[in-house]
Amino acid sequence: MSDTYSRIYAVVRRIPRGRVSTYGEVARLAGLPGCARQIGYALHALADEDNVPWQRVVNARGEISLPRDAGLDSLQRQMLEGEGIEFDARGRLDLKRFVWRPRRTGPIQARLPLPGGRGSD
DNA sequence: GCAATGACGCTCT
DNA sequence: CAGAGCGCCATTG
Repeated sequence: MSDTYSRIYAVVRRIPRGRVSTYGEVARLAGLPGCARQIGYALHALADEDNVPWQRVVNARGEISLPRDAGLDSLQRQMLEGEGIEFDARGRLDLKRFVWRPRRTGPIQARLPLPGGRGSD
C-alpha cells in the first residue's frame, strides 16, 4: 500500500458516524490538494477488513458517485441511511446538514440535529 | 516509460 | 438548478 492510500484512509477513518465528507475535502485533509480523483481510486482498492468508513465519502454535490453496475451505490446509501443520513428524491443528501467539519472554523458550530438521535460522538 | 483510466471538482452555459 | 466541458493527478497495463 502506498503512502498516498494510507493518508487517505487515515482521514476517512476520522469521519464520525452520521456525517459525510467530500472527495476534495478528504484529499485536502490528507495533504493531497487537487487529488480528489485519487480518493475514489484509493477507496475502490479498499478491502472490507481495512475498517474504513468509505460510505461516508461522497462527491461535492452530496451525491453517491459510485457506478451502478457495481451495486455499491445502493449499499452506500443504505449504510448512510442507517446512520441517519437523509436522501432526497434525486438521491442526494444535504451537505449543508451532513458534511463533516474537522475543527471549529468559527463561533457558530451549530449543533446539527442528527435524525439518528444523539448529536455528539 | 508512455498512454489510458477513473467512487472528482470547478466554471461556463 | 441542471447539464456539458475542461482540468486535475496517482495508479494501472
